Amino acid sequence: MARRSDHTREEIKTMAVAAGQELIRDAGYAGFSARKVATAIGYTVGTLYNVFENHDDIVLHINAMTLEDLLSVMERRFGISGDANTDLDDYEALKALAACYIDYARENYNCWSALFEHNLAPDMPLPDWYGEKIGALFMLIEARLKPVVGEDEAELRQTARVLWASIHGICALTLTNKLTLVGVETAESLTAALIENYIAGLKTRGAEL
Amino acid sequence: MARRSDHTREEIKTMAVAAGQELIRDAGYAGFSARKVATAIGYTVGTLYNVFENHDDIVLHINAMTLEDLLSVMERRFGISGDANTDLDDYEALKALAACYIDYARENYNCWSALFEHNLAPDMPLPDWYGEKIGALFMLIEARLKPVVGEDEAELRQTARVLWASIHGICALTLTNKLTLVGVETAESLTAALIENYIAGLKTRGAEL
DNA sequence: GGCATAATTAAACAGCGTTCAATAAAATAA
DNA sequence: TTATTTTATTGAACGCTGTTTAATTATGCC
Repeated sequence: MARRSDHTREEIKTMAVAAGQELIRDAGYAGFSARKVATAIGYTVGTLYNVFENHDDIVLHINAMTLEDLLSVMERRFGISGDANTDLDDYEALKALAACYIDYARENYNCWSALFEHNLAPDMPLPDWYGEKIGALFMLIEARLKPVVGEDEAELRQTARVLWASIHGICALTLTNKLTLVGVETAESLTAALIENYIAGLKTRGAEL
Repeated sequence: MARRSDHTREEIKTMAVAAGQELIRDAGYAGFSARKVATAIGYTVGTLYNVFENHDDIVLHINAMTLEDLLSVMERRFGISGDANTDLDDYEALKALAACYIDYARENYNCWSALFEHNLAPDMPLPDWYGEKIGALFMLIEARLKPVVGEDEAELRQTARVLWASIHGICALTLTNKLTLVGVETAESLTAALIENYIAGLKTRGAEL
């Protein structure tokens, strides 16, 4: 058996999350189990329950890692020093942002899908450290929206959330075949239409005030 | 035991779906199991597998029933003879439509949530009869969008899908606490903002062409 | 009545999340 | 160094899951 000091609690956590993410990547959220994770890292399931609270806790940490990965991919392209900062107008930048998300969801379908297939009981709020990972993603959008919306904090917040949730909705329903698309419709073309009209509306209504 | 001719196959199917929906309503998708359904209708799990293909098949039929219920609720308010047809302008009608969906999701959280917690394997397409239930929902939106978009079939299709998916995205992320909302932000206020800007954009851009 | 057909069941299988007593190893005290 | 306390790890158990299958039971037909 694994000896007591082979790994610290933190090391086991890290190993488990990495193995769990690989498992989900290969077999989907449905193919994931604590026992498989334990076997993959050379421990038994009891050790996992010594280190994690329960099944939800494990999945939450795996999903958080996926969120971090998504964030790092998007930051590379759209962060402060990203290469999409200079030459794109507002529309194109936001469309590229949406396309980047859709791309990630497609390329990492199982991990991305686990983000939403797993839900805590309705009365159990998401832990704060998890919410912060989500918040970090919104900052990217808000930065991109500032030229359009202006500096108003509350409006920026709201606009980013509306836009992002909408993009996600299109992505989610498209990839799970729940939009009954036909012909040339794709997640990208739909988000492009969303952004064009939504931003046009923002500018028009902003000008009216 | 239940005798052979107590119920036809079709009756058992109906009973199972009803019992399954009740189960999901009370205990959530995670609390659902074929054995519990079988017990609830006075049969054993083997009989269920005689009548349904597998677990996915059962859930799909339960979810289809939820879609039908959602459709009937929305048709009562927004269908051809619904009472929201006369006195509302385009914006208000669409906002009410979104609010109706959000309401349904909140009031029937477990059933609504099961619609998206359950996913077939990525290579298994949704059966046609299921897609048709979704399509019926879109017709409602398209009818509401016609005054704004015009008669162009393709544009109507696309606009309805963009708008609906966006509303769903806002609803889904809000109800699962993944939007990190603060203060006065609600699913309703966000969808209202979406619709106002999106429709304003549609009108502006429509006028420009 | 007897026979074929099909519905229903009980039991089995491997796997699941979760718990817990027993054990082994490390840390500490003597 | 040895004895004792602490704790990491295990294996086995519990009741549950989806799914399959052989045996049983009820029906329709001749």
